[in-house]
Amino acid sequence: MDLPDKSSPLSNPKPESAWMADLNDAQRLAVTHPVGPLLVIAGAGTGKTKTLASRVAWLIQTGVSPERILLLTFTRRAAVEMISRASRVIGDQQSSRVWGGTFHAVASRLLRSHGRTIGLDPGFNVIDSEDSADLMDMIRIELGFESGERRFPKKSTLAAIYSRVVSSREKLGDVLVQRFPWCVNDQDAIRQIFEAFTKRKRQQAVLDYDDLLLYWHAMLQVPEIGKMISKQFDHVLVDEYQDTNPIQAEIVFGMRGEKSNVTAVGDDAQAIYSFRAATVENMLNFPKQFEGTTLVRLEQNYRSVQPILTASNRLMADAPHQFAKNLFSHRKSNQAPRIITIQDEAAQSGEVCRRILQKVEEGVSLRGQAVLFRAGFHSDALEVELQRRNIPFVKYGGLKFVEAAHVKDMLALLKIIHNPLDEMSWHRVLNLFDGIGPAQSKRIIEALGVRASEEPKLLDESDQTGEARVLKNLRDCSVPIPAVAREQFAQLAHTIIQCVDQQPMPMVVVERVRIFYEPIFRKLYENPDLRIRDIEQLEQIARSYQSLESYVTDLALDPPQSTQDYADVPLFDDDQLILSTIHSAKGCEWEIVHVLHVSDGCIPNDMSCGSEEELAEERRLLYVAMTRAKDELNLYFPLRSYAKKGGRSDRHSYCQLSRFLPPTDMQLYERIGSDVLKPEPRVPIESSAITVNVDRMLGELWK
DNA sequence: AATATCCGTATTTTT
DNA sequence: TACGGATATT
Repeated sequence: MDLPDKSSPLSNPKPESAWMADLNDAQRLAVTHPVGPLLVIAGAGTGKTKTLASRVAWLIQTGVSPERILLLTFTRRAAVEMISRASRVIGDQQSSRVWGGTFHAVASRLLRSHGRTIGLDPGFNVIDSEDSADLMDMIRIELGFESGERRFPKKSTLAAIYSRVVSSREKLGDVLVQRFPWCVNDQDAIRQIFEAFTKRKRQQAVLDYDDLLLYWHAMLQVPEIGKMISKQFDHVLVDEYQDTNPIQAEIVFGMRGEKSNVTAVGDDAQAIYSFRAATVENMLNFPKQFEGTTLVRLEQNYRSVQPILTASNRLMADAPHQFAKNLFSHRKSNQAPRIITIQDEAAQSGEVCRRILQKVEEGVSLRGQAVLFRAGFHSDALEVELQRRNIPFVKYGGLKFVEAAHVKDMLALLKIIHNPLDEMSWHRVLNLFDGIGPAQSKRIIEALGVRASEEPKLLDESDQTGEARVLKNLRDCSVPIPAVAREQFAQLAHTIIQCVDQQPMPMVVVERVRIFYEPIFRKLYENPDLRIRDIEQLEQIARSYQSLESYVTDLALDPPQSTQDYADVPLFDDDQLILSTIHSAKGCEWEIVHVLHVSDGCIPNDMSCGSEEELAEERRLLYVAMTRAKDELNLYFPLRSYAKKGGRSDRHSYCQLSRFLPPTDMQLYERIGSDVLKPEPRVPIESSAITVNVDRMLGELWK
């Protein structure tokens, strides 16, 4: 599929190895760029992964040692893929020594080894956004900012503001004015909460996602430390640069080293993470920020057939385009992308299944097809239909494995063993016991000494007191526990102490924790037998880890993307259809792509029509979805959609085709199905057999 | 005074 | 489904 471009003369360095003949001129320029900053504008499907992987291989072949290469990617999957691809190119395993991973994963690695230099306990726990918001809320209550009559921002809002401030590097005041105008009056309170919040996290040795970047950034700001860390690397490569936020850009800048050997790769047309404060400005400013930047454009698309590309280009033509691109493909096809109109969501599910099975008949595997959608729940109806028809599938994005309550319980238990100062984990765990609610748990946490020290913990070697204090209190059972929970609590204390003292392998720790947790779990949840599988999976995952620290960190930073990522039983049928949110589909490609709910309200999403900026991003989202397709693209448009799930019975609304597909563009598509709305079939009430039966049953009751 | 329980409601995207 | 809010129960 990746045809070498033979059309242009060799103006580049000559291929030094056979594998380099596989690259086109632009790709080769990027791969063999010798020294200094490099910005690669890589349109969709132009071989971005191949180029980055080849560059890693080329660097290693020209003598750069792998462990001095830092490869920052958007997901762990992307890092793994690029590194293994580089290995294949050079034919040995050297590249596995490359430092690859997400910004957050690399941050945690660097902070574990250098964090002490800025007073951070290297044994910190990483907490997820939910725990972070809960902690924020607790502090809000402690400080007495009640959400009672004086309407105060909710915890999720507070967390969002904090995250925005950290990631965008803007002042609190500016963020409030621009993004949260209804909270402007509470600025002073918010500042107090943030200060306490930061301090508390430091005391407990916990870092949230934003802190990982914040502390990495902070280390780089200290000249000696920054120098020491950046000197560790000769080359920094960053993937998906359009989706980095200002703090990440500053981190990259701080890591650049003496020669500014920074390679950034991205596509401004695929920027879809502005809700996380990502900004294309990073890409636009790159040449200004890094003096002497070489710019390379990859414009030949190897993925999609021309009709799909034409439609996608058309979609973006109306959007303000900062980096001009002209994507073209040599792959011909007579099939235009389809817009398939159906009556409602049920019809959509049926139609998607029918078309998928038809393609399977023609020899396309299920794995070669994907169904994409804007929001996780958009596939609910389809999932039911797939199950009914016995079509196996995996779903990416949406609700994740680690977000399930019982998995979070297990993780909280494990995190206490790793870091007994983690207050939020204690809260979660203590609330599991009978007779212990928020108030009791707060008292117990205080009695345990989880947060006795008032001054921030500035560590040096001798400072083990916090952790030792808690463990001692656990050993002595010197904590007042309500009688109903006493026995169970003793059991918990025993499990924790045993694991801390003996430091067994993660697998053993998880097993012991499960043995403790299982009876609680069985009492707490409705269908334990179904949920127990998730807990078995946790044990399974632990098998491949050497330390509890890396296990809990990885689960926080790279949670399994789908429930089946770590499936222990090899699936009987390993050919599975892919369901994915558009966000999670980034960087992927399939022979055939089905996009659900291409209607106004879904794409663009109703919640994102507030500003031109947001709308532009929704447009790019559709662009990303469409450009995932290699051979065939089907866009589904249900005429009728139910207003609210679980809302009053059959309330529904009539949809319009997405505004991004205007009538003027329709010649680029094949339209299937009628736009005419059929009247809903009505069951005449009088003649309904059910009604008659109900009346008779009721009649029986009165007798 | 604290915990347990029930009900209505509102659900984007993710490290 | 999961949360907040209100009420019932210990």
